[in-house]
Amino acid sequence: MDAAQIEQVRRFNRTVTERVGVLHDHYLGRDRPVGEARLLWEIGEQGQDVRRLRQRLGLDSGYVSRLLRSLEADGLVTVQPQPEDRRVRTVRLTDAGLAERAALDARSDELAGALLGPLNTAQRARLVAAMAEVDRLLTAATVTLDIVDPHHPDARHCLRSYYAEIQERFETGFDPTRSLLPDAAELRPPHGLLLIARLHGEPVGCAGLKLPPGAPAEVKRMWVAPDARGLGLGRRFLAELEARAAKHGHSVLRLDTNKALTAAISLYHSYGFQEVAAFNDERYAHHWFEKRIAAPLTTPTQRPCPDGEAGSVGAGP
Amino acid sequence: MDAAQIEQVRRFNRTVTERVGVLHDHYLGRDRPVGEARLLWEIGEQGQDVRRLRQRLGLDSGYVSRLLRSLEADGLVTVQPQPEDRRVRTVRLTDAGLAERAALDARSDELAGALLGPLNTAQRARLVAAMAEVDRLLTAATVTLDIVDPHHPDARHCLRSYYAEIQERFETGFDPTRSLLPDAAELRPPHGLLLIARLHGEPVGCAGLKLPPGAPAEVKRMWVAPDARGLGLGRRFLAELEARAAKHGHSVLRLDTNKALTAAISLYHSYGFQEVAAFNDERYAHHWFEKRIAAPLTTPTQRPCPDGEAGSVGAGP
DNA sequence: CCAGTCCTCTGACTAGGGTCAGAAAATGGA
DNA sequence: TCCATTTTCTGACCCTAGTCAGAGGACTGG
Repeated sequence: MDAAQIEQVRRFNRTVTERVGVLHDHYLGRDRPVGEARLLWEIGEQGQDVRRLRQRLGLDSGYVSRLLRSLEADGLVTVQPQPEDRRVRTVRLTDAGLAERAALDARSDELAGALLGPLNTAQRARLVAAMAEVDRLLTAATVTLDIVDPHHPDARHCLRSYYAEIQERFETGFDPTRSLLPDAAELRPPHGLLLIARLHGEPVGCAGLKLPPGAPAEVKRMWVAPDARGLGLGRRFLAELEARAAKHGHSVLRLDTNKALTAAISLYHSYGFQEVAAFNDERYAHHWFEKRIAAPLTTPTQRPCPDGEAGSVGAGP
Repeated sequence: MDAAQIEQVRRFNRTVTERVGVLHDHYLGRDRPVGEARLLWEIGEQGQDVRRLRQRLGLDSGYVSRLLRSLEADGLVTVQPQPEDRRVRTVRLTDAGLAERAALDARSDELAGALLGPLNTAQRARLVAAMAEVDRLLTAATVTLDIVDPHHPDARHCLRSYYAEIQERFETGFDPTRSLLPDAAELRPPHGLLLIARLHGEPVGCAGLKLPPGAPAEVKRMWVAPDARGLGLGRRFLAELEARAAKHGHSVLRLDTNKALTAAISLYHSYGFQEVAAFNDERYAHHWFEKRIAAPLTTPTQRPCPDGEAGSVGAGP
C-alpha cells in the first residue's frame, strides 16, 4: 500500500462523495427525509419485520419506531403484529407506499442517468465497467470471516446450500450417506474449525478445516454463495485456512474434490496446490491436492496472498 | 444508456456511499463536526478569503461565519481584513490549526488505508486503477462548456496560457504579431464564438470558432489545461463546435495546426478530419484539416460523439 | 404460573447542519 | 458627497438524525 495508492483513493473519495453525494441528496431527499426514504426502500414490496429493519439499517429501535409512525401517518405503511409471535411486528407497504417506493426507484434511475448523461457512449461504457470493478472490490473488502460452530444457523444454511449445489453438479449426484462426511465434532475446536463468510451480516460462504494430530490438515466443504462469487473469497478462505493450519503446527494442507468443480480445481492449482495420488477413498473425489505450508509470519487476516481469482465451489465433501 | 448500465451505477452508488460514507464520518468526524473539518481543510496552508471559502464550499455566509468563529474560539484560525479591501477578510491557520489540519490529513490517509486494507496486493492494484478511472470520468462529466466574451477574465486566462504553451512548444517559438490572429470581434457573435471549459468554476480550456458567411467554419485557439487533459475535453470541444457550426448553416469545418502539436493532430484524424492543402498562409501552420459536417439532429451538449481519446493542445493560432 | 427475556413504543433530549432577515462596515461610482 | 453594492456578522429559527431511559405487552423455560 504505497503513498500513490493512498493518494488516488483519497482523490476518488473526494470526487465521488462530491458528485454522487450531492446528487444523492438532491434526487432522493426531494420530498422526504433520507431516513424515511431509506426505510421505505428497505421494507421492500414483500414487507419486513421491524426487528430485521432495525438490524439491517443499524438503527436505534426508538428511531425506527418513530420513522414508522411518520410513514404510517402519511398512509404509506401498515404495521401489524405477527400471528406466531405478537411481540414482533411486520411492516407492509400500502398501495400509496408502493407508489412512493416506485417514485424513489425512478429517482435513483435519474440520479444514475445524471452521472452518465454528460458522457459519450465510449466513456459511459468505461465508467460503468470501472464502477463495477470498484463495487466488486469494495464489497469483497467488507466480507468478514468468522469461526462458528457447525450447528450455528448460518453454518447450517451454508452447508445445506453446499450439499444442494453439489448434488446438482456432480455427474452422479450426491448422497451424503455414501460420502466421507466429517461430523460436526471434526469441524469444531480443537479437532478442526468452520469458517463462515458474511456480507452485511448474511452468510455467503463456508470452509471447514480438519486438524488431525500428526497428519496433514484438510480443507473440507468449501463453498461460496453464487451471489458472492468473483470476490476472491475462495482464495481468501484458502489463505485463512492455510494460516490457521500453520498456526496449529501443520506443515501440509490437503483436500480432495470432484471433477465437476472445475473452477475450484483451477483455484487450487493457481493457489499453489499440487495434484497427488488419492490419500483417501472418498467415492465422490476425482482429484487430490496437497500443499506444503510455512510457519506463520504475519496475522492471518491481513496476510497478502498470491494474485489471481477463481470460482469458488470447493473442497470435497 | 441502457438499463444494465443504470443498474450498475446504482449498485456502485450504494456500495460506495455505504463504505466510503460510513468510514468518512467515522474517521473525519472524530473530534470535530464535519463542517468545521471541511472548512479547516479548505482554508489550506496559505490561508483564504472568506468569500472564496463560501463560494467553493457553496455555503451560506452566516453559516461560514459561525463556523469560523468556532474555529477561532478553539485557537485554530485567525481572521483579518485584507489591506486592499477591508470588507474582505482573510482566514489563516494558526500553528494549532496547521497541526489539526495535519491530523485530519493523516486520518484521511487512514481512511484510504482502511478501504485497501482487507485486500491483497493484486486486488489493491485493481481497485486503485478502477478508482482512478471512475474519478477521471466523473470529473470529465462535471466539466461545463460555456460561451464567453473573449475579454472575459477566464477567456484571457486561457488564451494567455495557450500562447505561453505554443511559444514553448513550437520549434520556432511563437510571435503573436507574425501570426494570423483573429481579433476578439471574430470570436464574438455573430462572427464567431469562444467556448470556455470550466471545472468546479475554474477555467480549464478554451476553443474558438469563426463563422465567416459563405465560407467554411474554422476552429481557432483550442487549448486544454495540463491538469484537465485525458478527460476527453478536446473531443468534446470539437463535437460542440461542430454542432454549433452546423446550426449556423455551415457544412465544412476546418482548422490549421503546427506539427509540434502531435496529440492534437491525432485527435483531428481520429475525430474524422481529413488533411487538405493549405487554405491560408498562416506561417506557424504545417497541417490543414477539413471535415464535412451534417445538419444538426439533436441538442449539442447531449449528442454522443465517436469513441477514443487524445491529447488536447489544439487548433492553430 | 411466574420470572426473566424479547420486542416495540414513548417521551425527553442533543448535536449538527443549515436558512433567513437584517445590521454594520467598507467600498465605488455618479 | 451620497447612494447603491459588496462583504461579513449576528440572532433567531428550522429540520433531520439520532441517543437514552424507561414502560409495557408478549413469550418461554422451569
